[in-house]
Amino acid sequence: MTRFEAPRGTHDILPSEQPVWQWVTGQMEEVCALYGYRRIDTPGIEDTELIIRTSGGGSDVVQKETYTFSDRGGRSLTLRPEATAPICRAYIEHGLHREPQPQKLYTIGPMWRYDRPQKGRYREHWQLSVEAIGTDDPAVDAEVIQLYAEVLRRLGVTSYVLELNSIGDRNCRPAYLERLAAWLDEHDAELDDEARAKRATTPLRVFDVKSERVQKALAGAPKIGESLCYECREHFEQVRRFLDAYGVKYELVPTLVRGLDYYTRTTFEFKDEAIGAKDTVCGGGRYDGLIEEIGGAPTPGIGFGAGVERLLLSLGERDVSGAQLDVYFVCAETADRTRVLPLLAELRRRGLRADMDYGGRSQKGQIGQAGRLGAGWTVIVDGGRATVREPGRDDWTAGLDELVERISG
RNA sequence: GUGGCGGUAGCUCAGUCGGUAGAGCCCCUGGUUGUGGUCCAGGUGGUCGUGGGUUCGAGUCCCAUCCGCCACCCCA
Repeated sequence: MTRFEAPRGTHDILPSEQPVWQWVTGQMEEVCALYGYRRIDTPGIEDTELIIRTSGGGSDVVQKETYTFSDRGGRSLTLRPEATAPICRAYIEHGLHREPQPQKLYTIGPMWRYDRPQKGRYREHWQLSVEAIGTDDPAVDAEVIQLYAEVLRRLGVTSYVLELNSIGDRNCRPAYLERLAAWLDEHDAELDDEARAKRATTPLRVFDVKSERVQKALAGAPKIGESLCYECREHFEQVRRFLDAYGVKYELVPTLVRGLDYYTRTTFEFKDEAIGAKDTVCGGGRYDGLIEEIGGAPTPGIGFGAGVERLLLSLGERDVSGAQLDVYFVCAETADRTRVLPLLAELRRRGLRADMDYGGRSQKGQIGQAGRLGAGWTVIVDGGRATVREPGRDDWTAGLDELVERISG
């Protein structure tokens, strides 16, 4: 019989990992709440068409990374690769545009992408997704970015850089893409195969090629930043002014382009090089055409996805585990457990974490177990009385009937 | 999807030239000890990732496959 393993690229979150996990997601939730973002949870599966329409049929995500299948009713469904499109779908479906705008929403949950796994890249991973829908106020761009910087600050992560760019909108980007295409035609001889391949699929990404020779040539190419329309340029300047006001440090990266088609104007990534090649801990941007694209009224929005596993890598080893137990009962072989069980229940009722041995251990073994669990009180029961040990204090004894009061009172 | 490296106990690893499997930690038991710490002794636990091949004999050599890691592509 072959042993079963978690499917490739997926992982269990073990009890020993839960304290850090809960600390991290708890901080995320707390910050979101403080900033006025409300939690929304959407299904893991979505209509395949929604994902294609929003991420873009030509994007890598849709081309090779989706888990897509037909259900028994013949519907084509896709495991969500990200949460922005599902949240926008819910925004439209449930008429959230009739509630006060902007709608500030967040979710935390698993996402799926059929990628080749490596450190920091999983087929199932958890993301915090934060979305502000219904305004294009640049102050919200700054808020969303500063929100994540605040999460990092709380968790003590300082080894990151924030990259920032604006990639224009439907008014100025098409014109820019034409100018870029014309320039690339003119300078085709100076490009290499990699650059030509990118040019064909994602023209904005030609600036990512590694060849120094090509990079040198590209220095003369038109950049999106110089081609922004007045409104986009103005918007971007405001975003930067507000970030400065928040005291958020960033680097302008004119070639920062994101992988999904729906992005407009502001794009940004938080990166931590120390965690490996997969160094983007958080990535996002504005998506002013997305809601309209999937059947809603023209509605602007901005948001980001932040990977929980990558953030954990960035955190490194950190011990946030405390004692998991308050009271542990050690029963001598002669002890009557029918007298102990009600005490356990009463202590638990009073909010104390109480437990006893179920492993058939010897008395010595049970005392050892109490130590391993970090019990604050170790109650050694023998007959109608008990000896109680507390670290750093002298032992004391009590009758079983007064025990609960002595401990919880 | 492409290329490279690796998989031996729950964990970290050793295993020589191919000769029938080891250590430490963890866990369990007993002893020592004026607290649950220390120390001592013993014990549980492995189809050597899986399947095939070569061989008298494979953890070791060969092939395939699965999983992990690294880089690419791309991304959180």
